[in-house]
Amino acid sequence: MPISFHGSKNEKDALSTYVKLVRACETVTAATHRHLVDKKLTVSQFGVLETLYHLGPLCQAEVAKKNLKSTANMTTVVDNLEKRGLVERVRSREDRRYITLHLTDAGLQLIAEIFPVHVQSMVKGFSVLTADEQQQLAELCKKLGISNQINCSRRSRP
Amino acid sequence: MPISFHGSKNEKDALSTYVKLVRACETVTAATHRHLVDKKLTVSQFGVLETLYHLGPLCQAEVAKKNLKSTANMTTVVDNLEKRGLVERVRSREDRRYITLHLTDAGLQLIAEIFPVHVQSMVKGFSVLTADEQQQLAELCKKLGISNQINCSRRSRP
DNA sequence: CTATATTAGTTTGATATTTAATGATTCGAT
DNA sequence: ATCGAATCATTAAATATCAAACTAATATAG
Repeated sequence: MPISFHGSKNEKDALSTYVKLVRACETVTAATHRHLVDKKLTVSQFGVLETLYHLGPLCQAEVAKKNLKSTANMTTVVDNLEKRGLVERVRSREDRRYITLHLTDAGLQLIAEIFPVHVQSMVKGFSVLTADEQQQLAELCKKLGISNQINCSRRSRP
Repeated sequence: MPISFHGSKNEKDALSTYVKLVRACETVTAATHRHLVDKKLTVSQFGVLETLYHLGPLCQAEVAKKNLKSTANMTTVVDNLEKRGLVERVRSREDRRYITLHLTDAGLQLIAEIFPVHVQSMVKGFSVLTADEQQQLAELCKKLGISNQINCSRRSRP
């Protein structure tokens, strides 16, 4: 049983970069979302509210896509937001398969209140990096994100 | 209700960099762990097996810390690994609070089989970046990760 | 030595998350 | 017009995840 991994430089680079990527992502997420605890919101719930706040009423599948989540998951998260009266489900008239999500007054008030705090948390979270470094990081992440995208074709041809 | 966010450059940079960071992390994780499906392993279960594989028997709290998870969560993940006979819980003699986790023969065989595949997936996942770019990314992520670390003091003074 | 604090692990209760299966609805090709 | 494919949402079953409360064991202060 090896005590630590010994591979080629290539391999060690990839593994160690991945670990740092994940840790950065998790620590930044934790730090920037800590303020949500006061409002009893989860990161996912905040994501839905923010999406509706900035893009207006959308159907669940759209919101799921924007937040990189499954529609099944969206059902659960929206259930919990609806229980608290922060969003409303509205069945579409034109296409009755769709359910359009709307912020309620309470939901709008809440997200309008916390979004500025969220922005400031983000600025603070990234403040260890200069503007140039943030730009570099964004560029590198963009490349990585694109090249690892899921193969979106769902050819069901059995 | 705003249609999109208009803030200072500072604010837009932080928000957009964060989105790219999260997407990169999620797409790379999904791509590099896809091979686990064949073995019916979750990412968390793989994380535990890998930790034990490379560091040898450890107590649950140690494994939890290495994987950035809570001990409560570790209980669940280890339960599932134990059910499948991949790890064993061994109560420590010296300090009976501790439970040391050991890979079983089956667990060792499994992780030894899939770890090389995992490494190759990682190399492939990062292959869009040059060695220099990976180094830059690692450096930036390291800074971010460190500066956003949780304040570890848990002063319980009510 | 005893009272208090700390630590490891579990349990509980809640939310999140995915995959697979299902129901309802719409679309599309013939 | 109709039958089959595709799409949206939900449900079901399983795992993950955390905070908080709890148990058991150890350590430490007085």
